[in-house]
Amino acid sequence: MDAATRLSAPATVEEFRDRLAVITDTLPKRLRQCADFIGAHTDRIAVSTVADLAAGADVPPSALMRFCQIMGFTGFSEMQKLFREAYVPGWPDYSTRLRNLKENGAGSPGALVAEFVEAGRLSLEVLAKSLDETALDAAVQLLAKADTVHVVGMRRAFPVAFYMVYVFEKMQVPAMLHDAVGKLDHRYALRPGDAILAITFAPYSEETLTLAQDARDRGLPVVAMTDQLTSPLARQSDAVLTVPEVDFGAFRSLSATIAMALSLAVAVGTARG
Amino acid sequence: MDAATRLSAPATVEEFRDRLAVITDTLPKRLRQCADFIGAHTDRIAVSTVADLAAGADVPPSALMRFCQIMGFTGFSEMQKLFREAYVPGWPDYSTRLRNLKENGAGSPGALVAEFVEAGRLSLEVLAKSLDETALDAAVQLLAKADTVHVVGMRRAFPVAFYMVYVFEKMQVPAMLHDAVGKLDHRYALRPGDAILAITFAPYSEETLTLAQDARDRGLPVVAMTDQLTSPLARQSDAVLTVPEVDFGAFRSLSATIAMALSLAVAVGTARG
DNA sequence: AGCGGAATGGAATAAATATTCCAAAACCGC
DNA sequence: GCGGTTTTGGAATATTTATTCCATTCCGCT
Repeated sequence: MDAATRLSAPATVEEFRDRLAVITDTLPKRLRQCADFIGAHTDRIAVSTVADLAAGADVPPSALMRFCQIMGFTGFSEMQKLFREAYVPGWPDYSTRLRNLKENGAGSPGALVAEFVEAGRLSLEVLAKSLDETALDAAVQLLAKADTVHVVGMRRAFPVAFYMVYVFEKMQVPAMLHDAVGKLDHRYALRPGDAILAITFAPYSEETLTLAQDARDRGLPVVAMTDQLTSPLARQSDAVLTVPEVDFGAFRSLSATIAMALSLAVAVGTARG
Repeated sequence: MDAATRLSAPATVEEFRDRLAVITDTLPKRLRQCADFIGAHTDRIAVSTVADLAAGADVPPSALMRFCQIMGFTGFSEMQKLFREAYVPGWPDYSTRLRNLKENGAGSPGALVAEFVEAGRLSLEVLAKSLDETALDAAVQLLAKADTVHVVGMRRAFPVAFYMVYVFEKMQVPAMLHDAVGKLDHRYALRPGDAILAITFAPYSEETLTLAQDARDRGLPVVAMTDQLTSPLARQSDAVLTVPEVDFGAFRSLSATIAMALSLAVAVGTARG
């Protein structure tokens, strides 16, 4: 391989594909095999070893090494890095960044906006990538056939809960917001045929968990919107929607959460006709 | 760990999660950290090294090793194998994924998510470009030197108003939410030295405009968060923050609005020390 | 057929990563 | 506070994995 070919490593998966398409024709036999196999199994690069891929392409490992270099990388590891990072971008040192932000006041308000914008964009992107459509469909089903939808969310989750009820209202879906005004729980408002949508993130709020448990005990379907599949809420729910939000203490951007919530509400509203 | 615990390694990701949920509560500190981090980043296991994950969970590598064994695996490699095999081929990049989601047909929940994600990202992008830093600085100034910050927002703006008060609370800024519960307006709660933050979008809600007007009449500073410089609210305010929100259908994603709100709240909280 | 340059395979080496082990620290029940 | 037990961190080791190098093979050209 000449110097010109080696100069630039693809910086994105897109670029990688382009480059691959361009050079494939010019390669000799073994390297062509590499190119073909890699092209057909791009997704496996992130989780495989040189030996695995070489075996798959039916070439010796050294051939695959050469292939990586021809693609512009210094070696296999560098190529793999591209795919591992593309998988979910930018997760490292986000918490660090935001700790600084919190401590130093992050300079100007304008800089703050930039940070929050970035956090929001990232959250949305990850949501799009990691959305579990099956769970979402299930959630829509459950809520669409309920008589009344009960929505509960406290503290950080409250804006989301409220907004969902607002949208339900607009779409003429019978919905009740459990807001604990005056410390009343409205547990007896849960009637047979109803369903409950519970929203909570770590640290999980007691009231929300209790209400969800209560509903479950009575055999009502529970849909959870939470941060992890292992959250205490998830265990007692019939459908679990996880929302990946870039999170720093009290400051969650809520972008992804609201996108998910709106979609759910609109889908339910539509399904009810 | 006793032999019983070690006997069975989870054979599927499902089993893994169940096991994780069950044992999490029984673990000591460091191992708990592992469990939490792993729970929140299960998707990273397939593409990370022991060192990476350990760093993420903020524990030494050996702790993570122990965690793997407690989960029933012989070591990290075996655990990773599970996730590498379960690795869903092809998480295409963001734009491809969006396209896929939409292909499920307009109106499908997945397609809705795609739309709202796009609307949100677009809004954030526009916000970043069009931010009026002068107005933002002015707003921060006004609110930072107020005794109590009164926040008002109804309907769609209410989630934002609530969230701001929540953050103010966290940052120990005296703030009052005007939520009109029981149709009470708390206009007499506005005291000399206070400031008001009013949030409203077209169609502008009467109560919000009235309260802002009221505050202005008494000479209190009014900060507005609204959709256009020409909104009725803008005319009676001392600082106007416009938020460009891209709507999808009748519903706004609120991404940009919340980014702006958070920034404002944090900036004010910081400025107050 | 014979020459020269490119391509190849495999063995040797380097680097990284996982795993174990043990002394020190923290914790717990008394 | 004290002895026993559990938990922890880190250094030492084992293992896997990437990378290089070079002798050999292949291929096109005259």
